[in-house]
Amino acid sequence: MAGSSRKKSLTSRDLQAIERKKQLLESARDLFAEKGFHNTSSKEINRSIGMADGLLYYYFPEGKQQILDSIIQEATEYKFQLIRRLLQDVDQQAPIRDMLINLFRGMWETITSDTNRKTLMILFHEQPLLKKEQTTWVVDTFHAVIDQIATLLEKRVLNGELRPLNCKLMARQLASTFQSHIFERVFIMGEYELNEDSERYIIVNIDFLLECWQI
Amino acid sequence: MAGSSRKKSLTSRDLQAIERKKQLLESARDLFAEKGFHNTSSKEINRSIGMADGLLYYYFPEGKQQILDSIIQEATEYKFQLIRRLLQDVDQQAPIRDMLINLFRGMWETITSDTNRKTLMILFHEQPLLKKEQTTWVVDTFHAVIDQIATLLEKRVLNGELRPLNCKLMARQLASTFQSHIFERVFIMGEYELNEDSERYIIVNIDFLLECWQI
DNA sequence: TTATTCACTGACCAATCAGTGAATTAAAAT
DNA sequence: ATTTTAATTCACTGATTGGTCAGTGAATAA
Repeated sequence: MAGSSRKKSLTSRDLQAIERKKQLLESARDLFAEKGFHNTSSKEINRSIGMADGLLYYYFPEGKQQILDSIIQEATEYKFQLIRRLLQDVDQQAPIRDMLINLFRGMWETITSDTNRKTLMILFHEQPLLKKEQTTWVVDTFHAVIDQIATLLEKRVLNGELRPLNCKLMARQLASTFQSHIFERVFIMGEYELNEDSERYIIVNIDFLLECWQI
Repeated sequence: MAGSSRKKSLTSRDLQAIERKKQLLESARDLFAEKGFHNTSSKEINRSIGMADGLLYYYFPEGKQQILDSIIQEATEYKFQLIRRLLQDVDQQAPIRDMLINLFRGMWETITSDTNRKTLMILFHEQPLLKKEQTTWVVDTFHAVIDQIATLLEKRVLNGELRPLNCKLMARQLASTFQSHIFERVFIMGEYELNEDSERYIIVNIDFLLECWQI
């Protein structure tokens, strides 16, 4: 499609086309997340970016389903980058309590960020329309995060800050606590802001876990 | 509705009508859970129980949405009964490890039982179509279970079997561990059987938590 | 026996939707 | 300047949907 390979190319039209495709995907994600896949007509997606009825089928010949697949596809491609960014923000020198609180603040913000939250919403709600590979990467990513947390905790065990318990299981406890809460808040109750309740929940539970693990 | 009040009544026609309505609800639940609400036409529901096109509107004049609401309604009515049954099966005399393992086996079986699992599937997937009251009871029920577990644990603290930690938070850890796992397994991966993996997961995590809490 | 009720039928309707394709416009290549 | 190519439009189609309704015949009541 785009860049005709030869020379540098990328004419103004190429750029416009890339932009259009991006617009379509973004607008479709908004609409799917808000109203659901089946409640969003293909014409509605076109009109939401001020384009005529048929345009969607020019960029996505297989129609709405292809757009849905593309939205998921895009998310899977960024999953590792997502973990990396999340964990490079962790200050490993900080006291363990602060480190964990900040880690989970970062996770909350990552998950509830506009794009990610909407994609996850779509993924949950339209699961019956998706293939297994399109959903399981979420679980895989979550487990990758757990592994990363485990390595962070290992250092604290060697430090003497934590009892010599199984770090993988500690990490899983932390992550489950968080996952369970965000699942309730965001995906059942529909509250996206990191409000005082959630802030308190995270702190209370981290303190409790540390009470169990320290000495 | 049925029973025309006077005398005992309940003719064979009444019984048939009750049975039909039940069939419709059950079949709709199967179809909604499998293919999603919008992907199931009202005619398909009728045909799935071998009835003609118009029947659904005889029993549910407001159509598909009314069926969806009825399915959720039915589930909310049974929620307390569900907790009660779950917790009366707990053997409070057993060693704490066995008690917890059996408690979670029971929870798994309750949640993954055909009817409950399908209802929860529908509830997750069709959340955008539901009112807030129709979804939040799940969270409330879950928190009620946590409270019940907390009282079980309190006895074990008084026993001296567990360290004098915050029982509510202990219960929440247990429940989150379980919730997180069942959410991944059942609602993302689509595995309903309590297989060896899950059995091991539960045991490993209970042992780990007890290791943190005992002495 | 007769009248009435009621679960059930299936053809039908209006509306909507995904998807098409010929026509148009504008940019790019020649 | 002319041709070629890509992007965009919009009127249209065929299929499907949710929903209606006049009618049927067996079960029930009189």
